[in-house]
Parts: sequence; C-alpha cells; structure tokens
Amino acid sequence: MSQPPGTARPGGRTAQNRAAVVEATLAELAERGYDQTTIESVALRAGVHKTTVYRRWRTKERLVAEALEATAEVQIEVPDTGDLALDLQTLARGVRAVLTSTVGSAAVRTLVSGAQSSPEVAQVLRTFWAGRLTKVIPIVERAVADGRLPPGTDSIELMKYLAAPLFHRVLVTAEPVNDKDADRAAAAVLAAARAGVFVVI
Amino acid sequence: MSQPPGTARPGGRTAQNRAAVVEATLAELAERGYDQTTIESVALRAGVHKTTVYRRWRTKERLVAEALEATAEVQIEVPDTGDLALDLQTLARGVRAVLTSTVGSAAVRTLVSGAQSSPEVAQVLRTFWAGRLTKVIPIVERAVADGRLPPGTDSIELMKYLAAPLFHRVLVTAEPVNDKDADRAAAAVLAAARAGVFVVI
DNA sequence: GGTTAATGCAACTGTTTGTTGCAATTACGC
DNA sequence: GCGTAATTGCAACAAACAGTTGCATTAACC
Repeated sequence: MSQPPGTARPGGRTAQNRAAVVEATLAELAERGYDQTTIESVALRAGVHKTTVYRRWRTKERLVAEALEATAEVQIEVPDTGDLALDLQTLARGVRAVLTSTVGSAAVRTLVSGAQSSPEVAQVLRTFWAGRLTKVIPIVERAVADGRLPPGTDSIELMKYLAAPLFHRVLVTAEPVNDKDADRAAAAVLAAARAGVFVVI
Repeated sequence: MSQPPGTARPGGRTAQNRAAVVEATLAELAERGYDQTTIESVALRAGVHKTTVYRRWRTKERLVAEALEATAEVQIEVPDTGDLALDLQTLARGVRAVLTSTVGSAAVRTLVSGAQSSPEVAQVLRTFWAGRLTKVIPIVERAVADGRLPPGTDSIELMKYLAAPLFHRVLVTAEPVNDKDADRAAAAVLAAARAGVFVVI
C-alpha cells in the first residue's frame, strides 16, 4: 500500500480505467481548457469514481502530465519527396492537423494556461513540442546538401518559423486554421530560408 | 439600483477605488497569472472589501477585461524612415518590448488563456491587437507604391507574420526574446513579402 | 478458487466563491 | 454647510468544490 494503486495489478480493469481516464482528460482539456478541467469532471466523463482518480494520480497536474505524455506517439507525417517546397507544405499541413486535433488542441490550451502554474506540466509540453520540431531536420539537411538552402541553415529555428504563424492564428487571433494557411506558412518560411535568415554563424 | 454601482456618483472615493482595483488586478495578473487571480485577492490588494468588487464588476472576466482595456493606451512606436527593412526591424523590436515588459508578458498570457474561457476577454484581445496591427499599414502601402513590395501585399497578414515568431518564443517555447530575435523576425517577413507570400488575389 | 489489490460508495471536513441584510460612510445637489 | 441617497464595509450566510476516509464490493493474479 506504500505504492500508488495500479502498479500491483496493472491488467484488466485497471488498464481499461487508465485508458478511459487519459482519454477523458484529453477531451476535457480540449473542450473546456485547463482550469475548467477538474478531477471530478474527468472521472464523470470516464465513467469512473473520483476516488479512483484521486488515489492513482493524486493531483490534477500529474493527471494532465500523464495524459499528455500518453499522446507522445501521435506523429506528424514526415514527408520525403525531395521537393523542399512540397515537403515544407506537407509538414505545415501536418502541424495544422495536430493543432486542430483533440490532442493538439488540448496541448495548446494547456500550454497557455496550465503551464504557467505547474512546472511539471510545462516540462511535458516542452518535450511534446520538441519531439515534433525534430521532424524537419532531415529535410533541411538534405536541402542544404543539395545547395537548395544556404549552408548553416538552422533547421530547428526554421521549424519554429514554420509553426509560429499557425500557433498565432490559434492562440492570438483565434482564427480558424485551414490548409491554405498552412501553405502560406510553408511558402513564407521557404522564402526566409532561401534568403539566409536561418543561417547561424 | 437597477444600474450597477459606481454610475450615479462616479467621483471621489468611487473613482479612487476603481483605479486602485484596476491597478491591483494588473499587478495580480502579472505576479500570479490569470487562474491564480481571484476577486478576493484583488480586493485585498486594493484595500477594498470584496463586496465592492463583486457589486461593481460582477465577474472576474469583466474585471480582467476592464483592467486590460486600461492598458490599451500603451503604444508601439511607429517607424517612418522609408527604409522598409529598418522600419520592419523597428516595429519588431517594438513588439518585442511590449511582449517582454513585466506587465506586457503577463497581460499577453492572460489574454491568451483567459480568452479561451471568456468571450468577453477574447473580444478585448481582438481589439487590443487589431489596434496594433494597423501600425504597419502605411509602411507597407508606401513600399508597395515604390515598387519595393509586390502589388496587393496584405499588410495585416504581414504584421501577423512579423509578430508570430516573437509570440511563439514567449508562449510556446518559453524562450527569452531579445532584439536579435526581433531582427530575425523582421528579416524573415521581409523575405516572404518580397517573394509575394502576402499577395492577395 | 483464494487472497488481496483495486474500485465504488457515501459521508465527511475544509476551502473557496458569491450573496444578502444592515449599519456606517460619503459624494453630490441644494 | 447640509440633507439625502448612493456607495461601501462588515459579518454572516449559502452553495459549490476539492480532497479524504472507512467500508463494502468486485475482480486481477497466483
């Protein structure tokens, strides 16, 4: 009993409940936002009693952190056509798809409200987005090797600039994001990259 | 009594209390964040009883909205040198200064997080940024007239792309933002604009 | 099939949010 | 100044919520 519940008998109903609670947490985060998400609302949605959630996760922060970690395997498609403009466009559309998905929406909403008060949640979110930023590295490296981009182009910074306008629409202007917006973001970052904006000395 | 308090006798102590509460609200938002800011904490800080705040503002959302509206006078410097690259750079540094100011950073995070649960706060957010986005219009129009930018360039969209990377650093990656970052954002948006990314058909 | 971990349930405590009646204070017209 | 009514302070209150605990029930694992 010194160990938290769910460790000694992790199969059967325990695993089922864990999955249901994680899914309910993400849905609540996406629909209602971080501060409107309560342990009770998650338990109700998951069809589980609140004491079960309290006993296994202890706090809302850990619950949110684990739920977001469980989505880490959701991947953005990595394009590999060799056409830089097309690859960036595909990547941008992938970012758009993540941003507008249930998981992505939950991550974004948690990012701006929950991460302020919880270092634990903030750390998970950093890991979450860092894993997605690396997607662009091979694409950029090949373009540099082929001479289609200037040598020394910082692929991580390029990826941030690819995603930034899409985040901006979601977070700041609260506008919808469609494929046309993703295409524009890709075109903008391509022009900037060709101009050497992302070249690190 | 059908009207909210503070309208019939707006002078004297009423005005003094209103100013104290607004100032306390901004301070709380800056120090503790949106969800940690409560009406009671604001009242305590302002040296006013909580019933006064409840009776006059009714909800936390209206209180926050009014407090943030009071900061709308903070202006970004409008460059006018005629050098497009330099003007964009100056503008980007102005955005950076707003984003990184003590009150500004908290205000931005508050706007973004509060806007997700409160349409009223969201409206303040839109108005706030709409007033700043227009800053770039004359600069872009002159550049288009001089042939330094393609005809049909959307100045509002350009301004969003100028600000997006700076917001991204503050909100998503939680990285510090300095003048070098602002300069890079300006260079990126200039390259994109010259490539015709912001041309509307 | 037996044991025991995990869960459901209800009842509880403590905290927070928001309200209300009433007395004290004070802004504003005269 | 002065009277009156709006505003505020105060205390007490109701309601909602967070989090805990004891105990009975269920079911995972040997």
